[in-house]
Amino acid sequence: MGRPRGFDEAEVVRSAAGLFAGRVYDGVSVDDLVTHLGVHRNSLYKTFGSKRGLYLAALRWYVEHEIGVLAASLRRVRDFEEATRLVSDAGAGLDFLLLAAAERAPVDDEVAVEVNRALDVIDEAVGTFTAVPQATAALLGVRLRAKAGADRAGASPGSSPTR
Amino acid sequence: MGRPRGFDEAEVVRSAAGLFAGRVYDGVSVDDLVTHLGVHRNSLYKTFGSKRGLYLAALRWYVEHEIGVLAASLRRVRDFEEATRLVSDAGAGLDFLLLAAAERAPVDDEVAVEVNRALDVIDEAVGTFTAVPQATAALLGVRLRAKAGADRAGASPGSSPTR
DNA sequence: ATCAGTCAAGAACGATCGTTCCTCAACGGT
DNA sequence: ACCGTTGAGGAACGATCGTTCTTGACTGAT
Repeated sequence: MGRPRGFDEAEVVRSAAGLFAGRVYDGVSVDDLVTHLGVHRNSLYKTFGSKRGLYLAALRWYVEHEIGVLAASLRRVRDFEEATRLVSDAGAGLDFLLLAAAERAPVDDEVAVEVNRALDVIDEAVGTFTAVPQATAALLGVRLRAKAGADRAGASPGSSPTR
Repeated sequence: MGRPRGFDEAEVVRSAAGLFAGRVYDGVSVDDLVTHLGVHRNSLYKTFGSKRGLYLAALRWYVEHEIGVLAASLRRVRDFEEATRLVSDAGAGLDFLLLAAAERAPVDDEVAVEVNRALDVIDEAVGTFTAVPQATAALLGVRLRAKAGADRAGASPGSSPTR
């Protein structure tokens, strides 16, 4: 009954994770989501309730499906140098989501819960040299984000925004 | 000539750095600045030109005055464990500014410049075990921000914001 | 004492945000 | 073939954002 939806919900969540990983939460507008995800405004609110709902869905999907993979790799790592290289090589785009989520955690309890879940998984994975993996993940954020201003190709040509 | 200003510009910049370290750039409204800094809207725009002008002033002050101190301490550090403890003990509030700035760097060239300046200073300071200090700094951001949701005492009682 | 120049206080503006509403087209079950 | 339900499309709303403007009080140099 009714017209079938023209998008795959799981794929939308995954794409949303990519978008939210690239900018801060407030930096992604609903118009951005509608444009880049191919889902219409109405369907977005019907399916996820709100922008925050979609964000939480994306974050939870990320923590559930990606952090585990990262943790498994980290389990086989021996020193800091190697851990750094590992996280660096892993999907450079998506792993920013943890950093971006951490930035939002202070003002959103449910986000804080997910971030802590991710940190717990990573902690459990690396055991002995505790602080390293979060550090590497976060380090990559700072490093790569810092030089992203130059790279960002066709996205936004000019910078130094007025806003 | 004219009424003397009722605030100390340097102190305002320093306080602003503290505010911008606590939340993302977009998370700090001009009303917040006016309220917490004791500077009136008009004076703020007269002195700093814009919200972004004040932010850049605060970020530059931070990079110029605080990163050097941090780098000097890191110069005397021997291993990762010690570096982590060091950055952890250092002014827990202000050091978030680098992480927050990194988050903004992709969309603001001048911010990216300052972040890279800071990273260069830190790189130069630690020399041999390169990646460590940025990692520790960033690590603290993720860790502490994640649990900040619980701590944040009188600020915002409820969370899970509608916005 | 006067006056130019700044600060203080707050109203007001346009833009943009997240969200809702309305209308029409597209499909599945009977 | 028809009807009920859902998605697509887009206009519209209230709130909030950064910024500007208006008005009046205060101060230091002439």
